[in-house]
Amino acid sequence: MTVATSDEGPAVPVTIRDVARASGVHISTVSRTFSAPHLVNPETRVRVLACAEDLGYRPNRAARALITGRTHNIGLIIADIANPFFPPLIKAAESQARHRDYHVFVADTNEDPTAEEELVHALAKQVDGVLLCSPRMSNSLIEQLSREVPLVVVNRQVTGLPCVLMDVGQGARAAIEHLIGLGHRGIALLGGPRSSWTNREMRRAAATAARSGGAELTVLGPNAPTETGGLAVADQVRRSGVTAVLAYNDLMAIGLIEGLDALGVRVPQEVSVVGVDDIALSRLTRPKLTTVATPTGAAGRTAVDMLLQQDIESPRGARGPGAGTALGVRRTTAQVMLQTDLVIRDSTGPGPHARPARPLAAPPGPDPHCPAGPGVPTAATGDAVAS
Amino acid sequence: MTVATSDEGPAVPVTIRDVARASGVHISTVSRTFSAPHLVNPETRVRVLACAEDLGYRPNRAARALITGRTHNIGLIIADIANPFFPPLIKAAESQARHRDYHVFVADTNEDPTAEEELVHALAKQVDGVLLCSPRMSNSLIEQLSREVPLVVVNRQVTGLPCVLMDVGQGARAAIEHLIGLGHRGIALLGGPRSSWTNREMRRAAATAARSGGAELTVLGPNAPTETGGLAVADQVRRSGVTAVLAYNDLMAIGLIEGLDALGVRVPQEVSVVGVDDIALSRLTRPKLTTVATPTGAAGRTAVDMLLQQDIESPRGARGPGAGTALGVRRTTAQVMLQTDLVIRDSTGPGPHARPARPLAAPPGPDPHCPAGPGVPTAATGDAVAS
DNA sequence: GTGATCCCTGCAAAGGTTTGCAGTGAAGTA
DNA sequence: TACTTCACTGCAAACCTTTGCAGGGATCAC
Repeated sequence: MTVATSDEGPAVPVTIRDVARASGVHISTVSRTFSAPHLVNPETRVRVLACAEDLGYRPNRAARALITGRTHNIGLIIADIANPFFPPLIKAAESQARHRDYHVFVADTNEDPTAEEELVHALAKQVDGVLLCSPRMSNSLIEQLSREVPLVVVNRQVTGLPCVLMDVGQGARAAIEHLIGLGHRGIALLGGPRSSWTNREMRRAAATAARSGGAELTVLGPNAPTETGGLAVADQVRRSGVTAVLAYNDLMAIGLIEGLDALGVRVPQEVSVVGVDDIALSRLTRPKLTTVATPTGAAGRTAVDMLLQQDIESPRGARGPGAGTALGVRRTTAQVMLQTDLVIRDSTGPGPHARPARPLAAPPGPDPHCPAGPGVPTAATGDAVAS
Repeated sequence: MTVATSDEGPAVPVTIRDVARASGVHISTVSRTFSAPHLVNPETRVRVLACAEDLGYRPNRAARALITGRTHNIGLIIADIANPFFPPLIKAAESQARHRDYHVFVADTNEDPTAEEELVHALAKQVDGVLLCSPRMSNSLIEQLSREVPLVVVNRQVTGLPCVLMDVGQGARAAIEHLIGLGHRGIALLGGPRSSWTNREMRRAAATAARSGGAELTVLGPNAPTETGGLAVADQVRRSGVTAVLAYNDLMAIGLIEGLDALGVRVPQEVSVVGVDDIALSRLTRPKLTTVATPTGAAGRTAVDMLLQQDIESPRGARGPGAGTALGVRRTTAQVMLQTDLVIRDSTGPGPHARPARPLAAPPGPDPHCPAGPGVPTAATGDAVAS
């Protein structure tokens, strides 16, 4: 009673039943051959495997998901896949997931909070958990959605939820201190999206660092976190009279440099620019970008680990007796903060208050502190941090 | 007999049955309310919808997929998500798919043919079709895999399968003619991955164009299609003595420029460089890159359309009576070729055989403005092609 | 009043897999 | 020999939804 098909067309779906018939065992034995091999006689096992191989059998994940309640998929919601900040994170997450026999479902929201919410809903039933990267929606909405599907949040702090954070506060501080050490006193911060946690953190840290370093911080923004966003504020930056700029991210910094160039303002001779992220591109533009390196790969891996760990504790869809007790208790709510690193390249240079080069600190000018050497507090590694 | 859970934990999965009970109808009516609303009384419908909304019901796609044989997902297999060429394609595909109520499952193969095959297998049962972008595996393997799941191939020609191609042959020709028009006679082609269709097409077209233009073409490669790949051949390019280079893609071109710079070779004064793709980055490097713009967004949209069209013809998993007749016949095998466009920017300049400046002839020097550019065979649009 | 038509709804099977339980036969123990 | 243990396998329910079929009223025409 097999359906007549030529070799040309799409293969007739071969099910566990076909394998069972071919190898002369019950379907449950075939099932066990795949999901609990130790329970089946080695002899039977090889025969079943041979038949399965022969027929080209592959388990139907939808059916499996239906009964186990676990899809072995995870969702990855990204603010903007075209932002080079994300691909390394995605790659790392995918690779980590693959090691655990999970697949990753990537979706892009175009920085749109509504699309984010919609995507979480849509994904909820076909994944075991969702990684929310740089979300733009409100904390309360995130909390609410987390009741629908296990969530791990990246680049956002949400109390009660597992989060992977990058210490951009520390990074911004290091950047500001670096600029102050170079003699800059008027510094601008190019803000990113209003609803970005990173944006708020940077702003706070930069303000503190500027104040304690005796510099004045001008906040410009919010801006789109893209080259265009940076390009658009170039004129504003020039008119503001600042001599140094810390941008929300590398793309914006690069766009700004481009825009300043068009206005005849040279970087770093007239204005110093620092970015954040250390995307590959930042090594390729002229001048090469000084930037705060963020450990994107590590973030992706960590996020997957946290999600899977949480998942294992409480299998979804569990309803049988006893499920109620395990349900809703063991939520991992760990928050991981990853280090950032200031990488000094060519887009920052001495400011108007730079002291002339001198071997040992003899504090001249209006800047009587800074004991030993330039006030660069952070290790300026030559490359991005690894893990 | 409801499981006791606090409001805190993950929500108890609410099924069609719960909605049925709450609204006092049979589950089939609830089902129809969602999948065939016109079949149910408006009054009933609103009541059911209200209950569903109230309980937070969302259809279980796994169960639906099990019976309909359609997951409403499509897979998107990408050679390297970190290559800026792909994100616009992904975005376009996602958006197009979303309009048709499909989700996109993105996976990255790291340019590894084995990973590609594995991913197709893994995806086969949980998507309705797969988009294979710039595959690195063999044609015969692709054909074989296409029997397992509907496939649309992008950037590769496979007879018998629907393909979306970009006319890189035309692009390479235009680039070579542009270089010859500038007075270059020794031109290098930086090859990409050996198994790349694009690579072969470019090579063939470039060779023909060079021959008929009286230039000599040196092929260097294969190389990795990345900045690193370009960086690594810089020395080879210098020693080869050519004055112009056509690179496999923009990343490689940018890496090459970087490498030449490090060797003290100036672009475009000493060597002209042309890339392919017109990634956003190519507008931001110095010098701005002359490149062959490829319509990536259009490719993504077209590919999704072709896949869905093919899908609609033959629902997968169909087994009932009559399925055999419809199965395996109506495979769309259309092949779409999309236009490319040469975009002239600052990385190409006059070669050693350039004619001296003349009022109405070829403009020499880095002077970019010329109304009706002679010597420039292709329309030099200022921006990427739209659609 | 009878029959036909139509709209709406319920019934039940089906889809592919997992898994608790029970059954089988062989080996080991007393 | 009788009993226990053990390894393996079969049985059947369950997961959640869709869908062909049939039933139940109501409406309408004759």
